[in-house]
Amino acid sequence: ELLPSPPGFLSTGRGVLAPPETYTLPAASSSWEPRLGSSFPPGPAAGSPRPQAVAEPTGQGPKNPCVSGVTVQLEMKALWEEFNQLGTEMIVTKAGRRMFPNFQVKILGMDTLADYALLMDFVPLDNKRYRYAFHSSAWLVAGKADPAPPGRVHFHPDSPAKGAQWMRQIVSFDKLKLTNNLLDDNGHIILNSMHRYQPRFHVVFVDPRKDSERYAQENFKSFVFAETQFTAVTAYQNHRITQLKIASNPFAKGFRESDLDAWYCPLLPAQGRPQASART
Amino acid sequence: ELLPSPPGFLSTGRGVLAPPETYTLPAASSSWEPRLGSSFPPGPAAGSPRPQAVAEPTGQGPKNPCVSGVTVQLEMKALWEEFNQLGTEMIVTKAGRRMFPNFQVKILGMDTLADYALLMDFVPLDNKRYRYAFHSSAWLVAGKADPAPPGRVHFHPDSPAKGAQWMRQIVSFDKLKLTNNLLDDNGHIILNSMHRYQPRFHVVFVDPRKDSERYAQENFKSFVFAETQFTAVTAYQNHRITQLKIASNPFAKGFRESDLDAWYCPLLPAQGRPQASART
DNA sequence: AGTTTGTCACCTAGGTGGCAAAGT
DNA sequence: ACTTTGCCACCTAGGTGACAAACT
Repeated sequence: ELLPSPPGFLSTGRGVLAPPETYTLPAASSSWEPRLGSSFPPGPAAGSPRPQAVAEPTGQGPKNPCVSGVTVQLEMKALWEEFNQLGTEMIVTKAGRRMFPNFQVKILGMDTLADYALLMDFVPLDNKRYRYAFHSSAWLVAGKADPAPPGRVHFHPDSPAKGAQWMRQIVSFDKLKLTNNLLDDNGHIILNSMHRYQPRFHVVFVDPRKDSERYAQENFKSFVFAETQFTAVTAYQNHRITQLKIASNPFAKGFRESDLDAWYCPLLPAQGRPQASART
Repeated sequence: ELLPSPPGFLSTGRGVLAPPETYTLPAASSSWEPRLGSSFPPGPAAGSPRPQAVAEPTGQGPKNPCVSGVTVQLEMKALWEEFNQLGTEMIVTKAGRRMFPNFQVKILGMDTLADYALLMDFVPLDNKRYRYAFHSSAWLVAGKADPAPPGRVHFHPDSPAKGAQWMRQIVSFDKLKLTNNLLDDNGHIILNSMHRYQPRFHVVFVDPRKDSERYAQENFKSFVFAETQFTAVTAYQNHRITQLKIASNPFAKGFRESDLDAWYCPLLPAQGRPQASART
């Protein structure tokens, strides 16, 4: 039960950490386990079920009081949803690429004085490989998934820290980078291009007890935001995604044509979205 | 004995921390306690005693084994000495200014598995206020020191961390900023302009014992590098200092005139330094 | 007269998508 | 045919000293 699943090494802004004996994780990524009723390719927006306002913890056994009351709120939720309706794509590069939108959360209900580690991992949303049909502007299934790259986990660089510290302000995973390099030694998250993924967020109570391994399962709580799922790509496929990135990411401002779209407008009428395509 | 001296609050890259009960410091800055036989204004370079290669811990009582063996090595020592021979000046601004050279150290002899906090503070080198005589290119005593600003301490943002983590690579205090704003609420170090200061570096073992306050004095070790002392200024006084900053600080590259001084040359013949001036 | 402040041009450092070229 | 790579111009973000103006 003691994190056999996230093998390889651990990714953090502070450098690579040895697998921490005190941290424990839910089983991760190696096997295919769809977490949510993900409707993909993204259907007509109006028809899709709306994601919940606050993440649902993936329910499990009894939890330590230090984590049982923890609640997590996704920041930039409207932006995430805008992307998700179009079918979010995230660039992966050899050197590692940040996510946009950034994964940011507001945390509530921690024990102020207890130590926590915060981390993320990515699970495949299905067992398929995709390709994008430009003529129909739709994603198509292109076969079974490629072999899964080494599973990794990204610790927030400030881990471990007191609950008070984590709750003081929004927690941002802006040091997290995605790569398609199977041999990456920068501790980045390795993903298969043209595959679908679901980011997961884990709150781990750092148990001071000597036999803390025993309580591994009780000491963490995981959160999944369906609206953050995405397709990993080496180049954007859906032109609408490109345009929304340019419109909303400050670093892409150089590609904006005018001041008219100088800032992301969350309630822009999103007409003419690609229709659901046939899965072969 | 439990850090009464560094009052106010604590400065760290992670934000402002409540005074940590578990950390303990040597008495700091409020009272005037010259630490070293500092020869200032800087006399003829050849005549000055050379600073030691490795910092001398400020000797004290018995130490916890976790800190007793810790050794610290100053990085960019040659550059620090070059500045020190001219009489180092550090800019202070309302918004806060980084130090250049940066205070960076290599650490040896920590317990790999123990937790440590790393921090810095600044003690007045004397009880005087200075002014710079441009005609003679010399510093002169201009009276007694102004009232000491609130003493502060800068925790390295990665604190606390395991010994292994600290020793893995050079530790850099590049988030530390100096200000002259007595009302600063960014947690920066507050200094009096036209006064002389000695940076100090402290290694604090985070004692897991419940009654760790009892062992406060045993759990830290302090290091002082005489070559890092400086005068706080709001604008550079000695034109040679300005030129050396421009020549050696990458961020000031815009002020270099040619490629000839494109990089700092540590063994440049330092002729024509300002002579020792009369203290009134 | 001496010291401080604010603004500026000019850097470093690094995050964007575009695009042509190279892989496969 | 489809996907990946490398390089680029163009941004954000922020660290420099110069300098004129303001302060005291």
